[in-house]
Amino acid sequence: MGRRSDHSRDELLALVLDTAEKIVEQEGIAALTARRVSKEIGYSVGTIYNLFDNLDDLSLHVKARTLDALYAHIRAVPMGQDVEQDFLALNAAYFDFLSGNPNTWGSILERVGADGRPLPDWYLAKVALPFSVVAETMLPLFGPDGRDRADYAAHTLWCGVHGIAVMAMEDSLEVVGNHSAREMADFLILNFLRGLRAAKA
Amino acid sequence: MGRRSDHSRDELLALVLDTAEKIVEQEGIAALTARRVSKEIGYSVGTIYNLFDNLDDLSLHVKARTLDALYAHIRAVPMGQDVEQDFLALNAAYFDFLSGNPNTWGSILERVGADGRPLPDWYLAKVALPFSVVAETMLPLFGPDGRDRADYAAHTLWCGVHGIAVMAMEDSLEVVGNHSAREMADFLILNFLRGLRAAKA
DNA sequence: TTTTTATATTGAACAATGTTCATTTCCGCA
DNA sequence: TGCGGAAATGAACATTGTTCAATATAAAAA
Repeated sequence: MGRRSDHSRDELLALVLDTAEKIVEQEGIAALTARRVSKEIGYSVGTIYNLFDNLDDLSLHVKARTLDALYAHIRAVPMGQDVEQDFLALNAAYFDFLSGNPNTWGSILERVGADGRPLPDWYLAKVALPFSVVAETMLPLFGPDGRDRADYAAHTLWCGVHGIAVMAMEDSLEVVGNHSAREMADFLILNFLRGLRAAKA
Repeated sequence: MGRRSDHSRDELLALVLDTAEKIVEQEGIAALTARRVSKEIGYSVGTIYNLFDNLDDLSLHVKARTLDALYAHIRAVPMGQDVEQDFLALNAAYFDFLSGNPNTWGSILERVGADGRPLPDWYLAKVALPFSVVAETMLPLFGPDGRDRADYAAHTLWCGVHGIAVMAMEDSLEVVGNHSAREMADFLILNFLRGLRAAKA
């Protein structure tokens, strides 16, 4: 078969991404293969490679969608309470998103693929966005001239929450045990912030 | 070729594990293939499968060795100062180990392989050991009747440190930026502990 | 010492993967 | 109507994990 007009290039791109996302969400990133996607959309393997450089590229675009969704999700959280309340709300939204998208989000937390090649800038920018929300939330604790220190504290804290999330996903490790990861993250947040406040006083 | 007497079964096991560990440390977990190991030790592929169930099983045993080494490393840290000092010492030892074994340790932090099959108990036990040291260190802050709460705090904190370590390993994400991950973890530890102390007072 | 038994070792074989690219087919345009 | 360029194909190649019948040899028996 040769050239078709079933879908425009953009439609095809969306079709592939939708399908890939569905596969990852339902069966995990390991189930994402070029042949599988091509079969599901009714095109041949080669078509996937007309649209993406390689499988890593495709999975990176799937991850990018998930990052977009996460950003939208935490952007929708009402803010403006005191710092503690804001962070707890952020955390709730984060774990809410995580439990709703365990496989797609899990594929991001894994540091896999890319064979050591650096991640492209457009992707790094998407990773940075959710962090920026956290940094914003931290700002009141340091005042407008404390941007750098607020940034640092925000990064530290959110890497910490991230660590709990990772552990929770590999429930097999039983590190989190029967505790709720969400509560654990709350506990980390509250004590970290209290520590920061105590340091100022 | 048939039966040989070059190595006993145990010698062969050690030979395979040594070789596999070397490969993972030098080139990362992705470079660990059955054929590669068999070639390096001068046996055929089949021999690997005489010794291990499959590749996952082999890599699990390599990871187990790394966990043993980490446990020994942090066990050697002198303890008994105040809680803050002890934790900072633990943290220093942890990041020291991490920077000395980035690939082997990184392969543990990744949650990969095992296709969703649960990890075997003997492996989970090895994962729990380093955590137990952390829990021990936390105990003085809660007193002898506060074991459970100390455990919980220790798990929370160390998952947090773990998150920073993961982020630091994927330096490509630039989340940690030019900050030292070690310092970041120190910062998290100190403020978390200060928060705990402030909550008691 | 010779024969037999048991088993450690082999490597060909199979299925599945990512990736390439010459070939084919068809859309759009003159 | 015919033509040029591009989209779509799928066979082909290299590599992977994994299996298992065949085989060579050490150990035991005769």
